[in-house]
Amino acid sequence: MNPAVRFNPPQQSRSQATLERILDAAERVLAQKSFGEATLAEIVEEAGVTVGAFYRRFPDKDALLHHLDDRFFGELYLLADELFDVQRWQGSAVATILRAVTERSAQLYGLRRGLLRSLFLRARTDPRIQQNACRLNDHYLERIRLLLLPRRAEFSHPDPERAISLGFVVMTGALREMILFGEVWPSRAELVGDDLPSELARVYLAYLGAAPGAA
Amino acid sequence: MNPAVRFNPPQQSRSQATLERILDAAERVLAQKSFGEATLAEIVEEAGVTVGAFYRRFPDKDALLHHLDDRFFGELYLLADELFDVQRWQGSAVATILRAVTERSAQLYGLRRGLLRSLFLRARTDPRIQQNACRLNDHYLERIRLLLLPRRAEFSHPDPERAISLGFVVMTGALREMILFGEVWPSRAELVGDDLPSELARVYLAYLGAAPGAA
DNA sequence: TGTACATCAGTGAACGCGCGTTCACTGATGTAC
DNA sequence: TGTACATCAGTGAACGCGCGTTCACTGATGTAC
Repeated sequence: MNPAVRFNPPQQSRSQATLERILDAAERVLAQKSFGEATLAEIVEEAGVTVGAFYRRFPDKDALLHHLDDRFFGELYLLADELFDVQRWQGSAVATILRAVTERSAQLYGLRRGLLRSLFLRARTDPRIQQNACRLNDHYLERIRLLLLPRRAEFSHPDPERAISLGFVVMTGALREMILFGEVWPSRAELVGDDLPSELARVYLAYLGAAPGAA
Repeated sequence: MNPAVRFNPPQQSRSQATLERILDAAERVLAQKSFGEATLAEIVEEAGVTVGAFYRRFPDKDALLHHLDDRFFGELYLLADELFDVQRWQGSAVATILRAVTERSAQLYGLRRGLLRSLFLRARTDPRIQQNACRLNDHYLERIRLLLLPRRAEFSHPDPERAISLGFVVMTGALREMILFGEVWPSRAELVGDDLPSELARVYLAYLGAAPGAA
């Protein structure tokens, strides 16, 4: 079955517009609370429509999150292609690459915090979201391996391939910990600081055992 | 108000026993699902008692998790004192210390996976659990700073204090990512491997810019 | 270019299910004499 | 060491609230002639 069942808006000006209003409203609500906490009534009110309008587009509540999931993950695949493009980084130092990766990731996590939180929390329960996430992570791991493995000579870690993968997981975990779920860390502001990306790049680089690059 | 309101079991042999059966049953159920997903009926059946017995001990469902929270966090404070004891590590290399820290943490995360997951997920919503977690993290950060800061001369990171703190957060994030919520990572087994703790110690050490120590 | 008709979009009150919580009751354990 | 009484432990059917979902209806948009 497809993302959101039923998706041919003929009287576009109306139905397409309300659909987008619902999606935007949902993302706005998810900035404040998780998908489980958010009620349909709430989302629908934020969108300025009624429940009936919602059920004309989606078979049930879950389908809404799945729709946001598909849409967002689509963007993330594109980001991967852009970020790990072998051509783009021809001749660049590993430090430069990783700096760009952490920078962009941190930015993304900050901008889409609510949605990411909700998707992450639901991934434990919802097999479909989990599978999507798993595939996406696989894609990222493959791409970053493809990009960094040819430079393995620069790394002093005994198992460069594993270090590349594990380092990526560590970086991702740190971003989640600090940006998505940072409420549990005291004096978070100082911890994160304004140079979190460069520190995370430093972690990654140091773990690989590569030259730190310019400050 | 206190952890679980009402807590004087006079006919101990009975009430104390059922209390423990409820707590154990809860932890067992939480190994499979989150606290929100788990129903009271389920927990109570697993414990072999009825709802009424539950409400004789606890004012509401949340109080159960708070009770588990307090009990568990008590253990974690003790662990911190043991793990970061300045006396214990007198004359030890930083590599040795961090190795012990990651080893013990990974072990703990594995053993209490269900409870940790549930507490972590609830911390976003429940102010009390969040505050407990925040204080605990603060305690850990203080203790590890106390232990490592005197050895700052061994670190090449320009800001050793921040590196100690951030490194700890990164390590914790990695553990959550891989042990608590690892379902989203493909071929998790290979990623984690049987030497995750030593790899995490390597990450931490490398970030601090300290000598890697013996393999 | 109106008019009749079919189809889609959206409304909102009502339904119903799941699950936390209550409460009148029975049974067990301890205490007084 | 029984007996009477008070208190605590535990039962489980019934309640009720929140929230996702339905459905009979109105209104809007497009199509045929």
